Amino acid sequence: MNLKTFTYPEEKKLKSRKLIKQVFEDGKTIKAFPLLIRYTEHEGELHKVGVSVSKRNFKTAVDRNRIKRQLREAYRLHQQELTDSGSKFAVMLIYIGRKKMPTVKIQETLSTLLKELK
RNA sequence: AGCGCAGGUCGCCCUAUCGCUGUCCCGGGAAAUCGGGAGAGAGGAAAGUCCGGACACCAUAGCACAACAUAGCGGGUAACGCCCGUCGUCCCGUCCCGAUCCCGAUAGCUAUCGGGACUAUCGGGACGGGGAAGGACCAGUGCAACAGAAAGCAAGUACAGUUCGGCUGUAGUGAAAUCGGUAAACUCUAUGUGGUGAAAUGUUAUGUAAACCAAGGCUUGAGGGUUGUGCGCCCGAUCUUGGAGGGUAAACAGAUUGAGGUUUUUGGUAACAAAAAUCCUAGAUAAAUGAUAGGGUCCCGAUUUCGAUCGGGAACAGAAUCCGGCUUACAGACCUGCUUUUUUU
RNA sequence: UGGCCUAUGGUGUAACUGGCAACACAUCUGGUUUUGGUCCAGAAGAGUCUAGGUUCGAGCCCUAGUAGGCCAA
Repeated sequence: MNLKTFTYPEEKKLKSRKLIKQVFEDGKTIKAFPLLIRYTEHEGELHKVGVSVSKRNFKTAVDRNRIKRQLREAYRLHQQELTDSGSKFAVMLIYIGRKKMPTVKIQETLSTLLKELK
């Protein structure tokens, strides 16, 4: 088993303002509480993934950072479930819950969502 | 030893596996970069953005007005609205004394003396523990509900005194009643503040990009130069309107070595300053500093054979140019000083 | 990162230079009507976002906070 598939370096992050705008304007949506995923195809070499947590639901920066880190970690461990399909995606993971969740649960829901994604 | 008050210090730890962001070293490669290793990686408030600076640009920064801030006195500081010391005032706290209270005695029907109680109220004093504000209503303007004769160019009740004068005192209303009160009312005095804000600013790369086309405007001055107004100063066609229209949300510097930390000595009541030695301690940018497992520590609840077992939880909170403060949030632990209570000597 | 504004009954707004917090809608009760609405009469509901301070007295003035909103890019 190749350990390299568990990395999440700079190149796999969704950072281009243009691409993000595209994802939100004409991307598709799937959701399973407490996550919502917007995604679209793009012409890069790699999948691009970003995370987002609303300030309205979590007031302190500590809570928001914690959830963003949980989301990144979950994607890092389950990203190979996305690599099977041919085309590359730009994906935004959005946390829509109002309460904090244990990491295991977030990983499970993300895993099922990633398998649905086409 | 316990309780309380004040001040200060710290603010979860260890191991393993898998990741993230810089730095350094080794090897491969022409280079982009790839592989391996070492070491570093949030706070006391990083927060609120309430003050003061550094730094950059705008006339190397000007004048007047306006506006804003501060306010005993002395000191500290780069500076401050911050800190230290000190003065008088007020409030709270602690202690003491006297009166009101109770008991007894003596004279006598109200006083004196002695003792008790320490709860409440009132008056006075001491301690210096804690807190608060601290220029000027003899410059001018304004304000004062209800009550009261009257709330400030005046008017004037009752009683008493009287040098017989609308002179003095007392009463009555009220927070305040005749050299009054009020400036966290305007204002005056003294002192200080130029504006903007790292998304400042500079360099590089790509691009035709302060670009291109049309009309207007021309040194007799349009327009601009980051201030609320006026003046002054500087630039001098860089302007205005319309049309068409490419691209980027880039990299580096600013930017992490600084009014820096620690220890010692000296000066000073102290804040703090000086000298010597020693240390290097985040630098991200859709924004790193984490996740999981196990163990420990502490707290809460239940059970209990009082040894422990089980379950739950880990305060407030996340750097964004950098410093000095202030304010606000905060589980728990430790240290120092003082008051008081109990035990022992 | 920097700057600015607002908060008053359930809702929307008033309150002059500091002096008994007012109005409309909504709510409740009664009347009118066969009933409902309309209409008429009456009642209840706040102590002004929170905590301090100045003052005889604070919605208003000062200080600190909380919540919400807006602007610059």
